[in-house]
Amino acid sequence: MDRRLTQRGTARKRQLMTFAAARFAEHGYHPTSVAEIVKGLGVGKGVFYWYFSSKEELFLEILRDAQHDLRRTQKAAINDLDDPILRIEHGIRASMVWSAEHRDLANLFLFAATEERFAHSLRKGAEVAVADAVHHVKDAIAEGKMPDADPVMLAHAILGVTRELAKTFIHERAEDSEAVATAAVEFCLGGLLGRRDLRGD
Amino acid sequence: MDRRLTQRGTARKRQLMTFAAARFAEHGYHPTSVAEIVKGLGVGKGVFYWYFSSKEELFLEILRDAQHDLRRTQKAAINDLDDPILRIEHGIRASMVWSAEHRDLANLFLFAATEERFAHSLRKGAEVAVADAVHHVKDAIAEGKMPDADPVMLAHAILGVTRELAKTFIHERAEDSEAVATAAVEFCLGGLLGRRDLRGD
Amino acid sequence: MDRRLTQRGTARKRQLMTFAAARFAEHGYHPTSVAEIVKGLGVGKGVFYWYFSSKEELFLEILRDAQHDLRRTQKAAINDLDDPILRIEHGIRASMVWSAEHRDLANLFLFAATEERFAHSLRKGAEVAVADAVHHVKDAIAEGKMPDADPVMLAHAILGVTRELAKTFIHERAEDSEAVATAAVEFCLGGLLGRRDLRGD
Amino acid sequence: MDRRLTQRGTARKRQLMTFAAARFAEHGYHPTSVAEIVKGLGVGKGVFYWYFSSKEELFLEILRDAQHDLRRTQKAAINDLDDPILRIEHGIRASMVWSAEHRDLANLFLFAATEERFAHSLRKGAEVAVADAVHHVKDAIAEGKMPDADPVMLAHAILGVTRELAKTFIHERAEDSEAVATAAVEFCLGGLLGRRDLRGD
DNA sequence: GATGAATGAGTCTTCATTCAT
DNA sequence: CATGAATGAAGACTCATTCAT
Repeated sequence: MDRRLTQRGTARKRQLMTFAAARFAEHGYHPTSVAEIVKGLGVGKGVFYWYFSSKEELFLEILRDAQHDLRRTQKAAINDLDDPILRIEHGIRASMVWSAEHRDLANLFLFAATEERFAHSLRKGAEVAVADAVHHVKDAIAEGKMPDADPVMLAHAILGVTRELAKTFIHERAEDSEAVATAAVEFCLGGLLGRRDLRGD
Repeated sequence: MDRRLTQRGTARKRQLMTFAAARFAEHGYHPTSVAEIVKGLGVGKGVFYWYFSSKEELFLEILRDAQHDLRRTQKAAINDLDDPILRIEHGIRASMVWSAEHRDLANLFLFAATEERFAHSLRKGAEVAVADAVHHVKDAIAEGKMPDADPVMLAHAILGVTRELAKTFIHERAEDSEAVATAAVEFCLGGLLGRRDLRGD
Repeated sequence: MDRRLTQRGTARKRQLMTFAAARFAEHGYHPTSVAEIVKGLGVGKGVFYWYFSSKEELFLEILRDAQHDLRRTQKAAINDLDDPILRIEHGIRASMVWSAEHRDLANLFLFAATEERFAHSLRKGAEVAVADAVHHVKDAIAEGKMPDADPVMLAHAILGVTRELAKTFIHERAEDSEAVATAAVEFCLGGLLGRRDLRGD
Repeated sequence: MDRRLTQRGTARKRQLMTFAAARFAEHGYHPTSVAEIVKGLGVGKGVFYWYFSSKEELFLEILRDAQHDLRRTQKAAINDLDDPILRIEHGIRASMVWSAEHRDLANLFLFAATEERFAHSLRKGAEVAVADAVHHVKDAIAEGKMPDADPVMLAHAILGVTRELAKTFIHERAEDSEAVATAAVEFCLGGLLGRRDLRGD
């Protein structure tokens, strides 16, 4: 299924992926039939199988694409920042903004985690993102800007905060993503830098 | 489908729910057929429809049960603690331990979030748990033990950290749940209490 | 797909096999759809898959059954005959009669030979029948009733004559199977016993 | 679909027929798709439908061609032989050699017999070949070289022996076609000339 | 209470064929 | 002549659900 596509073909394929992603996010992967997808686009069923060898493959491709895109966004946001803590902050903010702009895809990540055949692909992508965060954390620790702790655990904690806040406040309640991002950053930096005893002073 | 069940009936029903939950968690809700469930238990299809009006109902019932159980566990862990921060800490630890002991159910929560008909039920349960955490946070703020911030946001941040660490380190990597819980508590308290500038000294 | 069947179940299964065999013989294996089969029997599609795991499996089962039946018939015909030549003659006659009574099945043998996945099963069955004939031929040669020649080749020659005459004169032209059998026997015995030069006298 | 073809066109068409015949013989007519054929030749689908109006037509054309070729070969082998028995012998040998060189096509004959729409064309071709053999047999009988018997029946018996031995020993077991042909001739002449009682002498 | 045969709408997928480019 | 995207009817198979026994 590695077809060399014409310009029109590429557009068609993207169209299918976008539409399908929206449906999958809305009704779920299984409840969305291939028939529904092609009908929604007003094309014949054959079109689908011209571009994808199966429904599963389509989903996997959407997943891969989304992960690449998210990562690209994060990279661009961090780019040339020297301070590891600043890199973490900008990474969180970038994730949040991306999540706000792609609620469909964020939702698919959720589902992908629930079936092994998709979880595999998901984990591979997540590992890259985590490795990135781990890198920043290690730098910060090395530079004495952060108390010593398991960087992998910290990286996942950041991920957890970011995802949960994005899901609840951005996707479900449509709050301002900047504000949510700021809250996430605040919380995470607190978690990373260690607690300050309020009463102890 | 509100049958008065004999003792044997109740056991049967629980057996069905446990087995189904395991399958749902392992292969996913949709890929698991009713036939597979009853065959796995060595009973006829009639049994299934004697206790549940549909597959969907079964899932919903598992979900409700799991949420009740988790909540009961958390309540018991917090019980008679006076310090709100201590209550939060024990709540996190209790969640982690529960999650370690019920990875199946934790997995189902994930899936339930991806289809609206289940997400509804899920949210209702989550709201209760969040309301609880919000309550503790508010207390802590009121008692001057925590800087002022949006308690709902903080509660969700805690939830995010707990879930992500449980999923990654307990379910996927089978690490010691006590240690993971401690890391989660550390991170969350840091996030709640506010950042301490290491270099600012 | 190894179900223990009730009496009714066994009848159903046989009904499906008989009907399918007729359709396969009439229109061919591929052009006959499962839908056509179940519709012809006035049952739902599920019934088919309750008894057979696939269309291919059904065909294979029909094939196996037919081969067993043919073989049983041949065995019964030969039974307690001492003379190997007589055994061959009766074997040919039995095949011919069976073929006349089961033109459907005879036709399926033809098709089965054209696709590897079926040909395998077919060859296994044919080998048994051939082995039988080879045995008789060897006996005849040993007893000096037949000139020495490759018994396997002779056995196949007999098979070829029998099949071709059955197909052409019994199936296509509906001639009397006794008469055709006699012609086959005459030809084969001639072939086996060696030529008699008419002019050589 | 009666196009006047350029030289290149004729070559293309032959290429399609040869390749398709090989695939049909290997995997069967139905399991072989038009897409597979054109892809195997590295051409577009348009090419196929430029030369053939349908897949069925292609098969029919392959069939007709094969029958003509076989017949031409037989004719050439018999050519100017006076003795009808010799003509039969050479006919058998020619069939065997042709069969060895065209196992693909021989296989297609088998399949063609299993579906009515192809069987028709097949029978027409077979009738010609049989008529030929019948002619020789009648001659032999008339010349007193062969005992009187139904010539049509005898012709088919010869056909059966030839096909079966070719299929089993040449196609499946790749034995020497000359040797197999000799065995076929021996058996058939025996069958034609009548049995010689070994013990009776 | 329990069984398992039966239903049939619905799923994914294939493929012969057409046609704009 | 040739390409390859597009069509859509049709196919094999699944599965939640029902019901006679």
